[in-house]
Amino acid sequence: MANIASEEKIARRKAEILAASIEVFSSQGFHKAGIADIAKQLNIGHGTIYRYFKNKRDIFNAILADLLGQMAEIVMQEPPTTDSLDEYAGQLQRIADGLLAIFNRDPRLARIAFYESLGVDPEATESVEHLLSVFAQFTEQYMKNGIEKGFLRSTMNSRVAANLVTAMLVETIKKVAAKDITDDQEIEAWRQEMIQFMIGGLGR
Amino acid sequence: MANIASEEKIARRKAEILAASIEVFSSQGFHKAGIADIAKQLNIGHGTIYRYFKNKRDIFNAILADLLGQMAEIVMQEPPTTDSLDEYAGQLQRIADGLLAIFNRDPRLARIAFYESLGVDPEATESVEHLLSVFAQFTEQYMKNGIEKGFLRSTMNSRVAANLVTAMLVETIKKVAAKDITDDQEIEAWRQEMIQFMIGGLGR
Amino acid sequence: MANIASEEKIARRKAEILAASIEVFSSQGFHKAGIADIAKQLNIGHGTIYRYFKNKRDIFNAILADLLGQMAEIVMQEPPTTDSLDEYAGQLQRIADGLLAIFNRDPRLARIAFYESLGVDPEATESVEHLLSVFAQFTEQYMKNGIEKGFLRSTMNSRVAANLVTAMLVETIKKVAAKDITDDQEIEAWRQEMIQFMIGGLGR
Amino acid sequence: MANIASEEKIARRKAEILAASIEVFSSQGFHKAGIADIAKQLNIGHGTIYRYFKNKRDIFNAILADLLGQMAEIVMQEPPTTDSLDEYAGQLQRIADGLLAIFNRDPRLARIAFYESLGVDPEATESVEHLLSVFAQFTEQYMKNGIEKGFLRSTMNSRVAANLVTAMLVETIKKVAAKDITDDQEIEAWRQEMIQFMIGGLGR
DNA sequence: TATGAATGAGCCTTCATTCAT
DNA sequence: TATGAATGAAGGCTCATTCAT
Repeated sequence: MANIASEEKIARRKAEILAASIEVFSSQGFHKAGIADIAKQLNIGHGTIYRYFKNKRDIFNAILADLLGQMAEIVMQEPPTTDSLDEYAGQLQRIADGLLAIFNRDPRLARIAFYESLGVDPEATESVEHLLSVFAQFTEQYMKNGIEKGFLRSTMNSRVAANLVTAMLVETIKKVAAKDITDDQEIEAWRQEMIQFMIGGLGR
Repeated sequence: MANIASEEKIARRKAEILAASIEVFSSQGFHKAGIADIAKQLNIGHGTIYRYFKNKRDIFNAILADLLGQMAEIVMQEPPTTDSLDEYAGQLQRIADGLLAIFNRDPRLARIAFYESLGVDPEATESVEHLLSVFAQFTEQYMKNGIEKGFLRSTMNSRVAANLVTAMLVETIKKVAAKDITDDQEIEAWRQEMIQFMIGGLGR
Repeated sequence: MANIASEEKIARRKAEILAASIEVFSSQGFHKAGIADIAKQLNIGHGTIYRYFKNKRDIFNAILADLLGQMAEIVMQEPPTTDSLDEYAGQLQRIADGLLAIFNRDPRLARIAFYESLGVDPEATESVEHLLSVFAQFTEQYMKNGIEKGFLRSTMNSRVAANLVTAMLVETIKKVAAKDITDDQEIEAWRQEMIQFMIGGLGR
Repeated sequence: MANIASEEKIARRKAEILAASIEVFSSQGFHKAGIADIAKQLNIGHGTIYRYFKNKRDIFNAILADLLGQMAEIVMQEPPTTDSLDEYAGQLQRIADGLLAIFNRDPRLARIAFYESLGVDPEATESVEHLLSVFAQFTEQYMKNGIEKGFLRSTMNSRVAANLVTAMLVETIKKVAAKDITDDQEIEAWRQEMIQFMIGGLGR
């Protein structure tokens, strides 16, 4: 019982540190950010942080892993077995909405996942790339399903297309999370155009 | 006269340092790379580097500026005044080919522009983002021209679409520059699918 | 009454902590050893240790004091009033046996007294040196007694000789406590040679 | 040529750092001593020290290695082939004098070799123990030679005796290097008694 | 112009010790 | 009495940058 309470407390502390770290890492960048900055934000001694995380990198990894986990969950929810272009568009919409919601809730995470993670460490970069590649593999299944059922272009190179779709989605996330888009109408414009573009391209 | 010769010499030295820096930054990453590593590669004293560049960041900026300049030139060559979808597709193709050629010649530049630059410094990130935004603005002109002349989808949000096209292009560059694609056939697949996707989307 | 019981309990706890500390200090060395390591070995909170000892050094001092006390007792038992070389040799033998018994029982104590104590602190070094000097002073009394009674060499500088005897004894203890001598026969060889050497030197 | 000058300069700097380190390590102890303390003594930046030594331990090791090398040289000079007790005594005397000279020149080295080295690191301890064991092995050869030639006691366990002689020598060094003996007469007393004791023991 | 020795800001990390519970 | 969460002094080490030669 005491153990459960303690574990909860530890989890809460860890979460606090992660929250402060998200702020510090996203605003200062991983390298410029100091453990002391994180501690100062929480009004705790900097030694305390080392009771919860092995080192600075460990904190960053935890943030990243948590975020990537959330993103993965969104994608995994959608089975790659739609039966029409409309259905597929709806599915794309749901995935986009799910991911956008994460970064809309906390735009600083986009900075961490798509910018900072690239300067920390080959391993961190790899984590992100890996998730995107998994996402692309999922998407490829959607494509293959669509081609088979006849509602997607048969000339498509599904693997390449899947990567392009992923890139568009990431771009949308980055733009939505950027400070220059706080307008809901603007977000809506991105959402819609992305889907339309994916489905029908630029042509008339 | 002596001045010209001297200036040439300086320019050559600068170029040598930049070349070595591309190697070092792309293989070790900006933060892990040391000025000494660059100097060692050139067999010069590391103090010498500071006679040609103000500091480490300055070297990185120079690499980036040069690269971004090359990229800009490719884009600027194409006037946003095509008259048909085919013509536009051809233009897209040429731009893509031009950019791909740069990174095909030296794939390490992709690492620097699209990975390292994001972890160095807000300013470096900004440089890249700025070029891409300029690129997107150009692209937007193409779109507007196409919509006006009736060969592009009129429901399009040209600004958003331009950004998405940019993202796809960058993704293609990253993939082509990645070591996992050395196959020319594979490159061709990316080039073609990107254009097809842009023009006609995924739908049948 | 409760007080007595309590005191006993305290003493027992202290003893437990000392026992664990002997293990930790002798195996890891004073500086590398952490208070937490000692606590872990006892399955108690590391804060608890500070209820019984003022600090890390205090623990070490207690171990040392206890050990040095035991050693002193052995020596004190022998009156410096033997009447012949044989008697004196026997006395030396008893002292050596007494001391060797202590370290044979727990060889880790040799590590603590003759190795670790020297790297901890000037004060700790001083404690050991002090005991050895007391021991030497005792020995000097034996010598003077022997010279007076005519069974020890009259040319002897008794103070210096006493120190040399002490050094030989300590060396024997160190070797016996070292892991490389587990053989009883080997221990016997040291004991005998030390006494023979002391009495008659190396000469024929 | 420039290289030679440079190497010399480097060697001088290294020597300066070692000299300062001997002072700092012997007075404060290895663990309490800080790199900054050494740098302060030399009025140089502490970063400079790292241009000449890999780390703090490396400095200590260099001091120790140098000292142990000097000691080894003294011993190696004496061939284990004396022909009489007197000759052997003379040889012992020379070795003792040689070693004592080292520590008389700089008594702080005794602190480092016989005290500090034991608290730094198992490896450092090992270095010293190793030299002493080599010394003892040499001594054993002297003993065996003496026994064979009949001028040393045939009942002797030469290995054990060699270790005891080593211990006496080290004890003499420690005492001579200790501050309490600055008196030359006192040093002489130790030298003589050690030899007499070794040769003839305590007995009359 | 080239060099590389010197510098010291800066930062991560450890761990003995304290103290509220 | 026992605990272990919190603390922060302390220090080793790196490396971009400077500058005397």
